Amino acid sequence: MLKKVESVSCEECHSRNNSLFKDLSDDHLCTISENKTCTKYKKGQVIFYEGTRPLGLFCVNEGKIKIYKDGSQGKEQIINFGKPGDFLGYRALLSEELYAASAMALEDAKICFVPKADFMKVFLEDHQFVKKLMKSVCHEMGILESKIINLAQKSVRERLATTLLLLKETYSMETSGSQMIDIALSREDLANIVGTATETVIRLLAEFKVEQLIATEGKKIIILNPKGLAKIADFYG
Amino acid sequence: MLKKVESVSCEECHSRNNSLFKDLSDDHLCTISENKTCTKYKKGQVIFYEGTRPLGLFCVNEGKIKIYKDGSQGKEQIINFGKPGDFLGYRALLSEELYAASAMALEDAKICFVPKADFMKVFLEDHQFVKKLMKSVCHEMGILESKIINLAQKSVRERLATTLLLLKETYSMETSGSQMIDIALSREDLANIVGTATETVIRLLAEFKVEQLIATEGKKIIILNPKGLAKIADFYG
DNA sequence: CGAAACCTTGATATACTTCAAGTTGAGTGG
DNA sequence: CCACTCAACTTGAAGTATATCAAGGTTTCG
Repeated sequence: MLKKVESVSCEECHSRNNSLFKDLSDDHLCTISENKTCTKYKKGQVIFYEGTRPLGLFCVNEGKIKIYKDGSQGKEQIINFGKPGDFLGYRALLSEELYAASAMALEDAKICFVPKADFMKVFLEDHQFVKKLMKSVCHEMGILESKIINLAQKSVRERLATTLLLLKETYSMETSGSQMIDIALSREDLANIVGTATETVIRLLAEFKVEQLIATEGKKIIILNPKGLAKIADFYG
Repeated sequence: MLKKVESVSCEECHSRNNSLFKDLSDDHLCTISENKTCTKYKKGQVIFYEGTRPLGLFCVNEGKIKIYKDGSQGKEQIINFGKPGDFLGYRALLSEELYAASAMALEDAKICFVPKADFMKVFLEDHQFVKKLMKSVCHEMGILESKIINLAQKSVRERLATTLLLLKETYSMETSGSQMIDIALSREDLANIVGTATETVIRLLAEFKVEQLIATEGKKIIILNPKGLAKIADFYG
């Protein structure tokens, strides 16, 4: 099922500049590079499952990933996205717990796997790396806290607007002036980010279209009026 | 306004066993202990404000603290609670950002303040401490993720039940067999945890009373039937 | 080309919010 | 210590955003 591919070396990895491995010493980089494996995932393939034990760190080389949890009624909740350069699954690795979420490729992806031992070696020896990692983790926590406020206090309409803007930030692609959200999300996925029903997402998107805030091309969404959306989203206004 | 008190030394601090400072070397403990200050806060006093710069770490010696953010319409959202032994504000300190939330004493409290420099000294020198801290932070992140699912997928009724059970875990007090939630929370506070209107909390609590799940004594809530509440909360069922 | 998954629209139901008014309780100053 | 005041709590009634159920249309993919 999984297709191992010839490892891209970390030294040559173009995604490394966006990654926490950016400023690693040659020595440590070599440790990682020599011991990691590199795997191709097809769209829809799961990279790791909630409830299983983490054996190492995943590092996205190519592709777009969703991180999600299964809620009580079998309805999934999308918590986060991964893009090239991002670490996946480090949280469970460092808290020494089971994965609290699953990760799935939203499109064909290439992902490197660094065994726990090698990652921990760097963790123990490179103090700058730990500091950066800690900084990043704490920053992530702040983002999660904002998500909590959004969910607790905003209407679905507001949350959908917020989500569209956030997706634009992460996955935007210039299209003759306006910004297309370049990610293969089903309406159901969108609903699972916002925390609502699929039908509601569809209805609200239709409203946004009438209001000239967005346009759609098939499943792809184009942001026409970000300021208008921001007003609806009520960004900390 | 703030009342500095003679510092409790960390060496003698009874809350330290619940804290991340538990296994610090004598040397480092001494550094912290000598440089920290200790302050008394009255009920309702703010310990730090959202949007300000963190200058050090707060460590709760006595009392109960709420951590909250102000949402867009002036409605606050309670994100977390602090109890003796807990660190406050380390997230912003480590991510080198402004405080993303405020902290307020829910009852009279005694809180120590460790200047950033001394905390960072320990952070840089004690590898075991960093590992424990990282573990703790990553664990906290998992909790936040669960909160996101709860907010996104559960009804207010389910969330209230969940919240009551979580509060029981954190602040329970045995009262002739049943468990009282021993914390001075207004109905509005409760609403600001659950993410709903005050009136809704009141109505749902009334329902829970009829269903013999809880009892109230003034503002205090007594959990009569935790299993019944868990069934409503639908803990990952 | 056919089946399955996904998208869309409509009708109905309801959990929750909001507004309004009355009651209780807690804290303060005389 | 009592009375006064303001905040917190409570109940009711009306409105609404969103969920749910149902059915038809469209894309995707083997």
